[in-house]
Amino acid sequence: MNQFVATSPRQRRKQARPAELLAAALDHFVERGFAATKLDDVAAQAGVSKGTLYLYFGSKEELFKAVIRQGIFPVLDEGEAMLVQHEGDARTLLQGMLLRWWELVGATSLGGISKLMISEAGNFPDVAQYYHEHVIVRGRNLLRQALERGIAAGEFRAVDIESAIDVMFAPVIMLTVWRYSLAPCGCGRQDPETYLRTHLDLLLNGLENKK
Amino acid sequence: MNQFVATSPRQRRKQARPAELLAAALDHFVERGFAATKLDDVAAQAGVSKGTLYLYFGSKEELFKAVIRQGIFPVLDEGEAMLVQHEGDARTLLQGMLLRWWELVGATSLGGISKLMISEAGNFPDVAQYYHEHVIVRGRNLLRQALERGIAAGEFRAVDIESAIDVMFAPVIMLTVWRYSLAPCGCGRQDPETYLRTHLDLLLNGLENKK
DNA sequence: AGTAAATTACTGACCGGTCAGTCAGTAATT
DNA sequence: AATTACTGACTGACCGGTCAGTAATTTACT
Repeated sequence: MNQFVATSPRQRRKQARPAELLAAALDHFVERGFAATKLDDVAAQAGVSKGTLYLYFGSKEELFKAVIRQGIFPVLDEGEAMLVQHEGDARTLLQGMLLRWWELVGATSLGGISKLMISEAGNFPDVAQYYHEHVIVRGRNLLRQALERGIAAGEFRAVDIESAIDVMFAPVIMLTVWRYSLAPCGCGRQDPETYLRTHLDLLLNGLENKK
Repeated sequence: MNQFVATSPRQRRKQARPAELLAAALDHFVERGFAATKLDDVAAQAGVSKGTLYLYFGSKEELFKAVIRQGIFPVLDEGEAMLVQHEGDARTLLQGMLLRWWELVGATSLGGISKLMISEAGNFPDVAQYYHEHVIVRGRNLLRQALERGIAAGEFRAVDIESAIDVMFAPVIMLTVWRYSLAPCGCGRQDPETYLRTHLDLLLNGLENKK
């Protein structure tokens, strides 16, 4: 009946393959970039041969797009749910959103996708376009609403909203990107918690509407 | 007499080659990344054949390192000179340093080097190490001194200095990185001036030691 | 001055390794 | 016997790197 219940080991594997391949692909893409990633390696890490990979994804580029898509969508869904159900001051909302993003994306291997897009956007204009429309625009909407709520309530100063969105998200993105670029080469820095605390401290003080 | 005075077209070309090749290489590396850049294309853009490129640079990786080195050093020299000769409040100094960096690096093709390092650090640990030691450490020193000056004078609050350095530089880096990743794909944003103004406004308000 | 030899700057055809993508074949399951 | 899931050897394109050769220029010599 249920197409998702496996009736044999073979079927069970088949169901698991795409997710396993995507996970392996994310690892390699994030670590080495698109061009330097070998599909033989990705397949091997997922426990299959390269031929099998091509049963599930039509090309390297298709695989790349699938990684981007499936990685980031669930996070935005949760973010939007969070915004709706929040009650209380905008200050707490903003802080909660940034911290939650760090938990869900920045601190996990999903954070690698940010670095991946920055690195490869030039080589994949259509993926970049897609990412912009479905990820960045949606993400910025979340922050915009939090900001507007604070300004409307007189809690925040009337800063330029569009640029403020980018300005306040930049440090979080940079922290994430750092983990996947220079940090692994022994160029480490102090812990993310201190960094985030300082960022929020500066940001909320900077936004505060002084009496 | 002067070894740099060309006495024939042929010699004149030879003197100009390395710089021309480096400029072409910067363009391609920044646009496409290291792996996707073809030396045939770089050579062609510089008006020579690939063989000639190999007369001046031993390998693709050597070329890459040379691009990084020669691009970024002069900027730091100027930054340090600026710090020494500044008089007045830390607020103005900090603002001046960030704006000057934007003028010299962010807004020029040198900005591409930031994106390049983020993208390729994982594939070139030794270049990343080199960049960290000679560029990032030096750059952070500039900002640290400006911050410390402000805190010592009671102008700024006593934030955590090391993380504040990164936090306040992140938006400028992100603005630069943006230009070389998603922006060219029609995913543009409002003008850099507004962005920088908002950043400085939020930052200096956030740092301000309130009475 | 004229010219032959030596040097310099550069070319582009070529080689060899790598890797995305293919497909005939195998083994498990129905 | 038929179908499904998978394999891995193979191909062909691509590109970093090489090098024998060419053309421009300088030097050396008469």
